[in-house]
Amino acid sequence: MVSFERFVPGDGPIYQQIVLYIKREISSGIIHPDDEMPSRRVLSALLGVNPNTVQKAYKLLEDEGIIRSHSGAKSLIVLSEKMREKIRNDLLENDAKNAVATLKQIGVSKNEAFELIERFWKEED
Amino acid sequence: MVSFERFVPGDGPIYQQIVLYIKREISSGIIHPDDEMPSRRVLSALLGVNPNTVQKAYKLLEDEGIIRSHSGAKSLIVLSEKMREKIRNDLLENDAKNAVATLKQIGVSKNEAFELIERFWKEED
DNA sequence: TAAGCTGTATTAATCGAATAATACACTTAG
DNA sequence: CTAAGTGTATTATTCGATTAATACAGCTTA
Repeated sequence: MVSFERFVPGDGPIYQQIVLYIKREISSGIIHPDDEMPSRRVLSALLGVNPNTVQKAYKLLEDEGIIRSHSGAKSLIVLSEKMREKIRNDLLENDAKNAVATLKQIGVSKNEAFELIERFWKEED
Repeated sequence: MVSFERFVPGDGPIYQQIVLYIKREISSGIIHPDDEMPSRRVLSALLGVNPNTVQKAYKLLEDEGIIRSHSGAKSLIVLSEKMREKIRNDLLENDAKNAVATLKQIGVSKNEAFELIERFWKEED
């Protein structure tokens, strides 16, 4: 069962955050093919949002071929290794590029950036 | 005159993006005390948004003591070195912590994070 | 001085995100 | 089998962000 323990509400529409969360968990290998998604109703209760908002996220995931839904049954993760690699590369491209651009605009040098990473990389690898 | 050349539209409300942009340019020392802000109307035309949206951003900046407005005259940046340092530290805390958390969730190791920074830090220091 | 720009304010309308309340057909487990 | 849970769909409403259209008084400069 796909867990939302690591989900932290951030900026932007909730349905997009859900999609991003799933992609990141897939990228890190925590979510695997054939894993069960929580039902729309259960997840909406867990996150404290409306079922329609969750449905919107699941619809997007299905359109991208990341989950498969059968009316009446739970939705499942369907994922080839190729798709997983593509998702990971896309996320790295977006997020890393974004982080670098932001740090540079703040006026951080490359060395200072390395120090910041060190400083905030507290926990395990 | 404060320039918006480096402004790139991103996520979230536009008025918040404007506030963040100004703070980052202040942090990097590109914007100085007594610099003139573009007028609400000029900036709204430049960004292609409504004057009210810009006004909302300027109001927030004024509430934070970052700019000062006099009816009829251009708004000016007012900033002590202490405020600048605080703004910089706040931005670093938020953005660097954020970037690290995101990279970790994607399943990036610390070493891989360093490689990514190297790779995307193309331009000058 | 006079025109043009400036900050400020007000009111109405639009638009997307999110909520709310149902309904129905399908599946799965007891 | 049957009840409970599930995916899906529909309609109405709320809310914040944004647009739109003005208006007015203060500064600034030619």
